[in-house]
Amino acid sequence: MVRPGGRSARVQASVHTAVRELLAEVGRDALTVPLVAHRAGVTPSTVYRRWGDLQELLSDVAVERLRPDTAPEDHGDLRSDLTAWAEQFLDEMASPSGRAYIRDALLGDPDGGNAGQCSAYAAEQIDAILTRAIDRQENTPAVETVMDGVVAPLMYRILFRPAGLAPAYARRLVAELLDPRAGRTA
Amino acid sequence: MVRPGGRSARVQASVHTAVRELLAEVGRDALTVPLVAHRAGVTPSTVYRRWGDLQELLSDVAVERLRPDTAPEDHGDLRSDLTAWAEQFLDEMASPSGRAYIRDALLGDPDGGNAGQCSAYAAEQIDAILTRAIDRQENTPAVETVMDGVVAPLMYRILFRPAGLAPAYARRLVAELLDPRAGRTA
DNA sequence: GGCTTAAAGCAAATCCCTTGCGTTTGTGGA
DNA sequence: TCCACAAACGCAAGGGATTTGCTTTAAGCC
Repeated sequence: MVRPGGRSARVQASVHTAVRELLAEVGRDALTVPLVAHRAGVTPSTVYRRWGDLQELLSDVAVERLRPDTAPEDHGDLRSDLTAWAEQFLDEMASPSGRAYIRDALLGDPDGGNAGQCSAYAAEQIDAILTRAIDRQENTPAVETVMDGVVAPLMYRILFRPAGLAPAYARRLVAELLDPRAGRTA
Repeated sequence: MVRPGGRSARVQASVHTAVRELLAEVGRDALTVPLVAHRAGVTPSTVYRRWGDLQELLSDVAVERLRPDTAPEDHGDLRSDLTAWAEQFLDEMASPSGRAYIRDALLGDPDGGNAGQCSAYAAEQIDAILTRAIDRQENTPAVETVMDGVVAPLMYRILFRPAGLAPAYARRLVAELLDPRAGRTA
């Protein structure tokens, strides 16, 4: 049990910042628990007891890092909002560090709790955009439809085929979602 | 450089089988490089020099394990073929061991070469199905369309929201791919 | 068959991870 | 306010994993 205030909170904060600083300074490969602990002014055993593992610690930090810190911008209509959001999402997530954070988040717990949190972040952002569209009386898809049609393909490419991902791909996914037509034939 | 035949190949094979056997016997958590090396009749330093890391070794094994060993079944028409393939894909990949293999494959190399291989396997299977459909004069989508509309959403759910994944989801994705219509509204 | 070199074996040194035990520090009750 | 309890941390030792220089083996090539 992590006590809300006092020493526990201080330790958690200093360890998290130590991880972020060292990730930038020495890179992921050179990162070790003793290194993080020393930078945080803590003993390694403390880190091992609280997080159990370097991977879980990294997963923890990654989830915090992937939390969007701002509401999606309002561009006046659904298509513009979704397109802008998808392009920014792709831009942030497809970078080497973005991919590293995603992979770390995926690894934390085997049942995918941390990864589920990241998915929930994206769903929240989408939901905010769709709610605005409904308020504007626009024809609006469901959140799940956007997740399937835009977020999932973007994430799939980011994780499995990161080479040659252009913002145009995000735009195209949004366009095909909003303008349904017969599937492109081979 | 891995020499094609002879001792190198023997070492690679025995290490791979040792990993698969021990994964089944002791589980992933108890798996260590010295353990694998001993089972394979090899010294740990050999494993470290060839693979560098337990994670890369697991990624290597995972890619081999995820390679489909058979062509997709022929059910007579595109919809049946795609539905059957998607259901089987979901069934295999969503299991705990399937998810573990996918995650291992994702972790191997930071630039995603191993993960790209897995994606290529899926694309090959899809392509075989679509080629048959074209031969039958059916109206056939492009491989990329199927990857975006079926494979990516399935993989996204498997990785980020593994709870409550039913075969019906795979069926629905195929149906929506083949019967385009206005997006479900919220 | 002998030569060259990539790859594996060996062993020692280092470092990481684990764990038992004592100490510190929040938290809740008298 | 003070006291008692429990959670979390520090310390230190032990076991095991990882690294590395050197030697030895065996494919591949004349």
